[in-house]
Amino acid sequence: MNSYTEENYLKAIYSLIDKGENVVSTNSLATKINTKAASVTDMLKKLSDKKFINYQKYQGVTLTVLGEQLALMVIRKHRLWEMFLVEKLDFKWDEVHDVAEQLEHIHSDKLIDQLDKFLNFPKTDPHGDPIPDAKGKLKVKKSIALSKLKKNDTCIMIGVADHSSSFLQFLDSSGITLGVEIKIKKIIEFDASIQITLNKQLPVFLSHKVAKSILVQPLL
Amino acid sequence: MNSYTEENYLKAIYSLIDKGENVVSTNSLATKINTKAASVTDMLKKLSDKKFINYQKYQGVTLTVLGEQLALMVIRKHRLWEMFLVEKLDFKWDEVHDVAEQLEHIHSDKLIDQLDKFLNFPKTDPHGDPIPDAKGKLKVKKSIALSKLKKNDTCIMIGVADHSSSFLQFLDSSGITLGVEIKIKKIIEFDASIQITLNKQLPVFLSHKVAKSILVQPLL
DNA sequence: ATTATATTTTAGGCTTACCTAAAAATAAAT
DNA sequence: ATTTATTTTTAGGTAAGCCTAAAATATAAT
Repeated sequence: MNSYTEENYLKAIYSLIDKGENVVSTNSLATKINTKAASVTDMLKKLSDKKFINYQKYQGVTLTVLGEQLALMVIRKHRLWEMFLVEKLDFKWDEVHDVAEQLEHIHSDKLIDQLDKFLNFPKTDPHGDPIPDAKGKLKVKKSIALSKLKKNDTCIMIGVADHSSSFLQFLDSSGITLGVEIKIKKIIEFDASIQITLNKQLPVFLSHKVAKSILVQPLL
Repeated sequence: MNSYTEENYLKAIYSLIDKGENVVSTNSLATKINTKAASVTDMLKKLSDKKFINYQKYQGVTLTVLGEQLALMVIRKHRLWEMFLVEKLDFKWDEVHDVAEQLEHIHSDKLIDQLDKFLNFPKTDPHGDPIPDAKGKLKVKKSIALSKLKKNDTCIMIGVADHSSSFLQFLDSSGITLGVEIKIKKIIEFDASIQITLNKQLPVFLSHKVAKSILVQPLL
């Protein structure tokens, strides 16, 4: 059995690779996990012994097939629990993270498969992130940042690139939720801020910083 | 915050006191928790420092009000999760224990209160054991062992004194579930085994050992 | 190419929760 | 009342996962 801590390292490595690093450095892991580089090195040796990562001194790490599979199972659990919290226990999307961080480490195949079924096999979590299936297969919907669109483009909001509660709360208060149709009405060249409408109605102004963290699927 | 391990010690002490010990000995705790007496002594010092237990060397322990409160919260979580597993995820009553042992240590007040609400504030868990409320108040239904009844007595099955899967599975296969009406048809003096009917119909034979572990509420 | 800077690893320590073996205290038996 | 047996505690050690400080390696800058 793998410890709570090992699972968190695997998940962190997965996430850093997912965010674009082709090899994960000791330091970026240390930052991500909130520990010191020396502690990371200790753990990397252990994970390497267990064949969860490819690791050579000073060269950074990648996940082995086995390690990736484990990471995906933790992510599956995390996202299913988030879905449970929002759908069944009335949590808001900015409140689920900390609890899901704990729940993702509960060990029981039956538990997670039944939970999946109970939730009706959701494809994504409350933030629009895809949920790996029982075999660890993950269907990534392709999306682009809202900030990349041109004037008069329309799109559907399908996810976020920033999961902080403050950002999520801001989106809530602006009426920007998964599934709304967004149309770009105006782009201010000066600061790249934009003016949009939600569902062909409500006009909203967004800074470039915000627009970069809203993921959408263009229409047509 | 209290560790997983501390919570398990408190729960174990509570349970041993509940089962009749007015003071819990180091050895009985060691047996219960599956560790060695020396390890227990270590932990007792820590729990005592934290004011969770009353402890004097060689004199055994009891819970302080604070310690009992914490124990009750863990028990509340355990039993609510068991209820969730059975009611929502189709677990059987003999399958829930191990998973609930993990889930009971998730820290989140909102989580547990919402879960309670989601389950409609259940009074008992799937084995008939009472669930402490949000304040830690516990309503104990008084019950007696089926083995104490006389011929022709009738009663309602409301709990078990043995939580092992093998016993629970046996009850299942015999049709003995929470809420069935049991009538004592015959008591065999020789070995104290009994013959009963379930819901005025199905006749069943039970050994004394089994009858001792079935908790009931006499009718009239 | 060498020096300076940044990153990573090693070395040695700490805490939690466990262990065994030996000592101390309590309880039981004569 | 002593001796014997049992229980409990102390003493000293281990593994996991963290730490700081120093050494080794890699990267960047002249």
